[in-house]
Amino acid sequence: MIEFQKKVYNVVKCVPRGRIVTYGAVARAINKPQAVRAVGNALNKNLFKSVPCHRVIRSDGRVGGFARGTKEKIKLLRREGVKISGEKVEPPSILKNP
DNA sequence: CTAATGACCATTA
DNA sequence: ATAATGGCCATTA
Repeated sequence: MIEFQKKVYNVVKCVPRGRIVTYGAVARAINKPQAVRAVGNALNKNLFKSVPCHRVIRSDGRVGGFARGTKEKIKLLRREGVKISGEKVEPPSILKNP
């Protein structure tokens, strides 16, 4: 396990149910605001059930990618009460500063 | 070692 | 509103 992944997972692990954060927010939280893509790469390889990587979305409001498919990601979010229209999530759900 | 890749982002047209 | 562009960084080939 790489140090970078550890930091990313530790942050995402703390995102509660029904709450969502952006990739950029995670990047800032680990004090590497530029490493946005790298965060996505790290989450792509995540296996742990303890880290809810489906609650991480893009800054433009779209849900973004998911290892098991975007459709599945949307399902999981809906299951938590997050409203999604098409590929976008409703603004009130988005929190850029967790 | 270098080069390519990607669950991104902000800017520009 | 959409599309293209350049940049960023960790990982992988």
